[in-house]
Amino acid sequence: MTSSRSIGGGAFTGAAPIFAALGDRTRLKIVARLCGAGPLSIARLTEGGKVSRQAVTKHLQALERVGLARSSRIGRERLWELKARRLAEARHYLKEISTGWDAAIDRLRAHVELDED
Amino acid sequence: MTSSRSIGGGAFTGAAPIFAALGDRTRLKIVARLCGAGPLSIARLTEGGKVSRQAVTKHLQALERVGLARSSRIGRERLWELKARRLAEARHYLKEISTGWDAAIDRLRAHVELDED
DNA sequence: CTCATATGCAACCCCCGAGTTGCACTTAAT
DNA sequence: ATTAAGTGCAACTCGGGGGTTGCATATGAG
Repeated sequence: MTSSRSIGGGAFTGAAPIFAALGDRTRLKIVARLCGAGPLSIARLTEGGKVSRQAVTKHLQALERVGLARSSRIGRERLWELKARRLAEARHYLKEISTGWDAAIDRLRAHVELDED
Repeated sequence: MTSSRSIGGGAFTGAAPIFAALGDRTRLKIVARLCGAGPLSIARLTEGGKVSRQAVTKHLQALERVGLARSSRIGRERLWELKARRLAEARHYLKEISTGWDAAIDRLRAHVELDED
């Protein structure tokens, strides 16, 4: 219920943290992997990547801070998964913002007319 | 033509710089203002905000680096505007990623079933 | 010409993000 | 009981991001 048609205002800037969380290659890869597979342990997420396990852990915690991921210890390993709730929320933000951009894009295209861009 | 169904892979991480560029409140506000109005001078963009003119300039240059904005000097002022091309590209990224999330969200929801989240 | 505007440049500051390494600890496995 | 796997913690390095201030410069206004 928070916000709806707030693009032109400035209140939607709350999405900044989410963008920031996605503004890193390593993190984006992790999100992608968690998107494709079920809950994964830190060790699994570290495999393949080129950063240390600690780095991966930090990224996961970063995602947790913005509410995009959660974890739970099972035996000796900690399993991480994305949070549907927040993910849907983020998806909503993206959609809303890109919708706002549509108008801007049209306006810009009209403004430059024949010009390249 | 670059990428299309690349969510599950890892090549789409090229979107990271764009997310990073949007991962800052101040910059997000600037983008919003440029979205709503036509080309604006640095002075205009500085009005209202709480950061110095130099800060605004730096943010604009940051947006320029990722190709989201461009500028041109007119008389004694420099007018900034968003680049429709890149903006549309970013919009595409957002759409694609959020589409990829849809599947993940469904899977997550199914996985936790009755659970909260 | 003179003054106020709108910027550009450069030097600095402070803090945090990304990544690493070393060591301790807990929990399978054998 | 031993060993190996999977983490957690803490200390540290490096570099760049976000902001600021001061000064120089170009240009519209009177």
